[in-house]
Amino acid sequence: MPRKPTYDRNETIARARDLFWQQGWAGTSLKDLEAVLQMKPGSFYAAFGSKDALYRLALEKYASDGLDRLDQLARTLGPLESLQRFPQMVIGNDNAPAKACMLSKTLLELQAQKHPLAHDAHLHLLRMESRFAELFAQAQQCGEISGDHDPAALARRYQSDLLGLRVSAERDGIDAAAIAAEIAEGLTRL
Amino acid sequence: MPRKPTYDRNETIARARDLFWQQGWAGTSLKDLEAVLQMKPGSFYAAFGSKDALYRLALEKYASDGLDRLDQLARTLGPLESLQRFPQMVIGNDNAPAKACMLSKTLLELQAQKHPLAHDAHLHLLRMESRFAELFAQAQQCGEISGDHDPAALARRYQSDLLGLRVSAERDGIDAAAIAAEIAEGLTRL
DNA sequence: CTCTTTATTGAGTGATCACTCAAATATATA
DNA sequence: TATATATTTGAGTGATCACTCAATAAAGAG
Repeated sequence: MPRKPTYDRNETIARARDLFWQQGWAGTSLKDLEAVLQMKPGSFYAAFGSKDALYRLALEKYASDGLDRLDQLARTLGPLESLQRFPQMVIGNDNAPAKACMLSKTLLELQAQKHPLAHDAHLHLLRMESRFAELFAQAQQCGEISGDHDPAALARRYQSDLLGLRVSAERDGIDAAAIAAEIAEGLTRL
Repeated sequence: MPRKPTYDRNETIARARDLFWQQGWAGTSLKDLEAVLQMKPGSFYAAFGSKDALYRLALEKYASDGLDRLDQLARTLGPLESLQRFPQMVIGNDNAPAKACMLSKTLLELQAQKHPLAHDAHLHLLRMESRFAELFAQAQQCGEISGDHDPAALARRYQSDLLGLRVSAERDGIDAAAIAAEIAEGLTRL
């Protein structure tokens, strides 16, 4: 009996994610979204409720895609090699709308105004960090790295390095691949 | 013969810097600036010309203050110890309006729209990186670290780590001091 | 004092912001 | 086909955006 939507919700969220990722929260207007999503304001608000709500969905997709890529790596490579390859992979995707991490961009833009989306980003980062810690623990169990360090501390440092790498990669003329290689190389010394 | 301004220009730019640093470019409205700077729109535009122009001045003050703090450190400590202390110092200032670097916040927010201020931030980062490279070169000459690595590469990596540290420090519940200690400790292994 | 020059004031500019809603349109069932 | 239900449309909402400008105030020179 009802009329069906003319758009694919998942694809629409993905396009919104790319736009938000590239332009940020304040940098993306409803006009921008209407153009990219091919939706008029009424449809947009019927489908998503608000700009905030769509951004939250976009963040979730971004974060779960990131976890998926890491897990996919871990399925074919060992834990250590996964952690070594991940930095290169993350800055190597030329189709991505930005080099910097969407979670860190969100955090830096919205943390000062205590916007709920900044907290969302923080939680997604924590989830990612936990996954890193699991891989470090596995690498220790495999004997790939020594058990001298706390996996949680290794993950904290690894994620910090990754965030720095991705900020650096956003700059023109910075050899981010070299930094990524150094991060990977540093893991062999554990 | 002319009337004198009632405000101190340098102090005004410092207050604008703090506001922009905390809230970002789009997150800071002219209303916000009028309140913090105690200036009506007319005075503001007579004094600075535009929001962009004031932001540029704020960026310059931010960057030169950063360089000054590093140089002051280098004057009392050796080059290696300066590089080791700098990360702790940079996240330890509780009076600062934000933990994250204003240059990286500017870059991440405005790079996508090719805003001239993003390029300004990039240049300031390059200047800082050069100073790091000088200190690494000095540390090599002093024999504090080995001459195995290119000072420019060391500086690039060091700055990337610093940027990551400062993004991490912006998050609640992250032990940034521990990361800073690890960065410092890593320099002893060179 | 007067005159000249600059600073300050603050209401007001058009543009854009996120968002609303009544009307029109499309679809599946009865 | 007729009806019920959901989607799409797009002009329009008040609020806020960066910014302007004519009027007013202040301070030194004569």
